[in-house]
Amino acid sequence: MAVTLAEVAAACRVSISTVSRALSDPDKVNPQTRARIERIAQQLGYAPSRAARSLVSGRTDAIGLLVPDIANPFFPPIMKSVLSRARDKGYAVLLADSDEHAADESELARDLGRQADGLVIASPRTGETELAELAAQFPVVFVNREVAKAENVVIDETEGIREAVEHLVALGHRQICYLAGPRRSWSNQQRRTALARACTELGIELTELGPFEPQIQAGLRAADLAHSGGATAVIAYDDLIALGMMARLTERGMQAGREISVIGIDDSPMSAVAHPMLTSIHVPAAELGSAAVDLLLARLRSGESSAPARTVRLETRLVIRGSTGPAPVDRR
Amino acid sequence: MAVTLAEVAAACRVSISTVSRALSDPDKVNPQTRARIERIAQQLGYAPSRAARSLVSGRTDAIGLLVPDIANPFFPPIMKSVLSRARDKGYAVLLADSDEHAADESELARDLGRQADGLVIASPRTGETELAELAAQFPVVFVNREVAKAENVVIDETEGIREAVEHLVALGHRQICYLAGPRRSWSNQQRRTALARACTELGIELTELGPFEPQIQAGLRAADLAHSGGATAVIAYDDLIALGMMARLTERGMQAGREISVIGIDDSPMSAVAHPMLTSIHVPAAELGSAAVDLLLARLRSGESSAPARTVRLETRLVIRGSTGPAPVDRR
DNA sequence: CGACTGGCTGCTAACGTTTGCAGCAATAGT
DNA sequence: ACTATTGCTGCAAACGTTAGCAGCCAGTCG
Repeated sequence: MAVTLAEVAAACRVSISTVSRALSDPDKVNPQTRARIERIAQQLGYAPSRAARSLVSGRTDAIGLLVPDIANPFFPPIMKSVLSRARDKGYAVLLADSDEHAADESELARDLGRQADGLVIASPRTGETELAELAAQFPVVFVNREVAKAENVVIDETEGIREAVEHLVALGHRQICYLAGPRRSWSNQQRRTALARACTELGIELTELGPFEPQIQAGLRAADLAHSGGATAVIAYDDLIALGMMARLTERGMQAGREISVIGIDDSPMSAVAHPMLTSIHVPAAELGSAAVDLLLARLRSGESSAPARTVRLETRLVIRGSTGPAPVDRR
Repeated sequence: MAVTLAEVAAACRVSISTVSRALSDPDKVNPQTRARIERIAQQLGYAPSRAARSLVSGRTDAIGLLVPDIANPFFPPIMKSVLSRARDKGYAVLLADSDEHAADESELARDLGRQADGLVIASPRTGETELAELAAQFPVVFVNREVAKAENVVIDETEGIREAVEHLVALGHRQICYLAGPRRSWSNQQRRTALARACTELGIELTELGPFEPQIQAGLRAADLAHSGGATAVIAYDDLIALGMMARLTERGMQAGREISVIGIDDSPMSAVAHPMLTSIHVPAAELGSAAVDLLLARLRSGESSAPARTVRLETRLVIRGSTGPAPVDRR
């Protein structure tokens, strides 16, 4: 079906090797014949067989991308930048979605790893040792997660969270409620401790509700809990929970930024649909993705080993919109 | 690095072919030796080389998935079902995102097609002839788009749209405004004509605004246009436009379901974040994806040709929530 | 004028599988 | 007791590519 090197060679009346060289190592072949070969290959519609090439080179020119939930709006921007960066570098992308099911992730990753040169893994929930095993087996870059002795691209929330707390303090809030994410989630732990630190430093009280799944539904539940608990300001584990919370508040006749101030984390594009628009801690999603790909490809080029396991740390900042406002006097 | 058939064979003191058969065609080998081989292969951690297998079989056990925009919440549910169905059937998924850039789609698809056994393509904008060429070159199933002589999985909006119009009529609306999607979008055309038909049949007036990009931003713009145009009820090309419109209405102190009734199409999960929740025409996203995979794999099994190019048509229905309400008396 | 160099090309092995064919026991059939 | 048959195993070719090695011709230098 597909046209092979042999057919091109026959049409050009040269050997297979010459055609191969003409197309993949042009300097080694006479300019004239090279031109002829290129022309004929072109008009015969020759395309090298990936499989054959893989077999001899040992590479697949593909990377695997594993995310916990495509439907979580946090991920698509990351995926998009992974896709475009990979494509720029000549790599295809194999996708897998673990459906927030940590138990399957290891197996999914292993399957992916078998068909790709390396992996980009966003896995908030899986255990550190399990991930370390993966990293020992394949070239892996972890996104939004720091695994010891592996390459990571992580978000440093401290600055954004500090700004958020300062912002709330400036608005007169004296107590902040954290709507926690999944207990085993790495970034939940990060955010939690960053928040705790910021709060003690600024001398205000921190409470916590949850854990909540990173889904809108959970946010609805969180809203009622937070309200009945008398909170005046909440910082949610992520935008989904924050958005769900706002939706529920509105439904109950309240408004974020008045009765309760709400801050999300991720600054996903969805924050614009809410009213008022969601104050959120912006994370540079596109950079997350492209940095991960760059790190991975560098690793691949550097011959698999030696490289001293870097961690890239990306800054966050607070984006103030309408969902935060002065602390209400009556409820303080 | 990786362990090969040859190494397993050596360890078992049998020939390579026997190992190969023991693992992929178990009936043809003595149960005892088979057991031994399986055990040893297992403990050596043998995994067949995809590349070598591909080379001889001509298959890659992967399918390509091309979508116009991962960040559009319409697609993730479809992608999820494609992923899980493909995985169930033993196929990996290669992903590409055209960024709503129709011009690149053909090339992206061709690249994908070269590395996969078949393609699932969601391409609203690209020209019919271009897609037909693709379908002639690779096994392709189109999602949410009907291409002649090719396999398609499409949404039949007529029922859902008819229900939507009836719903609005029942609420006293006498005029409906359609917030059009991209002019060249296939589903926009479908929705437009289905709407026109429903409106004439039910004897109410139809106007149109747009075109709008399927993005929240466009919805904000649409809101102001629709409001100043005096519309009492709009049906948007998709949920994103509808949600953007609602956000803008709220911002301007109005509420969907009172001053203006808003209906979206897609019923994406995001409809729950809006207040009031968005009345929308539900499309069975999961079925779209799995049907596409099933169709594609059937096609692959059936030996590439002969099969009489089916089109699977999925029904839609209206899901009524809070964004639709009685027509306001003062503005009718 | 002979040897050497260097540019170009072809032969061949190798990558790891699958698979048709042949060999070879042991069993069954006559 | 001899052939047919069956059940299992091994050999070798093939898939399409890359790359090391050797060969060849022309040109250059001594």
